[in-house]
Amino acid sequence: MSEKLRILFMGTPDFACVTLRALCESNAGVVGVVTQPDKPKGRGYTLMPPPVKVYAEERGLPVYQPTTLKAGTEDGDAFALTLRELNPDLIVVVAYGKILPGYVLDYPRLGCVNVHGSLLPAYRGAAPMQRAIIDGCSETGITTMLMAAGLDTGDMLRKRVVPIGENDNFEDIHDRMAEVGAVLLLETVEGLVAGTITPEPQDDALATYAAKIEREDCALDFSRPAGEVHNRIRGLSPIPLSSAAMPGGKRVKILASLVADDRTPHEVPGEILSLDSTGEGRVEIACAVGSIYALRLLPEGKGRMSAADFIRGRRVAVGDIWG
RNA sequence: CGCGGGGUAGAGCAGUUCGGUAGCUCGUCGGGCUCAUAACCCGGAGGUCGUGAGGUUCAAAUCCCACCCCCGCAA
Repeated sequence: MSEKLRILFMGTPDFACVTLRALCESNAGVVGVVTQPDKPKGRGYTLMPPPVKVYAEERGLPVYQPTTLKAGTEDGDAFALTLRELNPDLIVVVAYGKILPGYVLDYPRLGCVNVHGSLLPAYRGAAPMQRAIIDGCSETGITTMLMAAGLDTGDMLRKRVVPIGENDNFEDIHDRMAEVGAVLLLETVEGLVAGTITPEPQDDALATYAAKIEREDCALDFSRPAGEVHNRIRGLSPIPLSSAAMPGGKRVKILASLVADDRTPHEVPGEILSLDSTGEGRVEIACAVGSIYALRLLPEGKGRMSAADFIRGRRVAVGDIWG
């Protein structure tokens, strides 16, 4: 990579961390890291630093955590000053979590490059990977782009396809995409510096949006075809996980599933059709069309367990109705 | 001091309300039946009931106190 390029990195979760690491290990000139402020997380609301901050500190990089970037605010103006001091040639943004105001977008000589988890212009927005899996796509990918004012509307720089297997879950795709994203970003920066990339505008007419995952997205609806139920389960696993209500009102989350049958119609969606406690076990749940096997579950208030253990604990009987 | 569930045999659980023989579904080991089996039958091993030489009691998994650890929700 180039000699003295000054790069400012902006990102927050593990996904971003992978790219930051690649950048650092390529000896690029990362002059600073901007990430979200520490937030109270988990039981007891312990203040937790974002993964990117943890890594940046290990690396000895200066870390900035403004609460807002908006001009006119205390933090925003302080950041504007910081930006001038750091004087980056390029800003790399990966899952940062805040909108970048115009003065930031316009600052770097080479622009702001974003790593996005979809093949743009499809799945613009917050949860492209989860939505692609939930929609049953057989492939998705990473796009690097030159950031513009709109939501993921910038000109595209590089793209790489990542296949989605029938039973891949969010974690599988997330990890694979994070690696691809890191590699693609490095290539993008290299090309940008060398001037060998021609930015390609997105066709807005083809744009689709991947809305943030909300609570309602996590409720399983067995009155859908088995394939759709399965896609939702894996698209939301292992975080935040989809769930169903059991008789008695308690909920179960389903971590992993398989499509058992995809054509037989069922009168009572959500009915438990069969239980098998041999091996890892499986719980067969009727969908409107077809059925699925739940393989790993998480009862409310308990830990994650195999279907076999779930059955041994007498938590379910054939004929129960989930929903 | 965000809300809540839990710690009992290798696993998942019941038993705690109202103290009184340590139980269930599996796994495991041995034997049997069978052409055969993840099926069935018989038998065995395996538990400091999270910790505290705590408290109450004739007696504590169960009631009281303190502490440790795990998990779900919410963010």
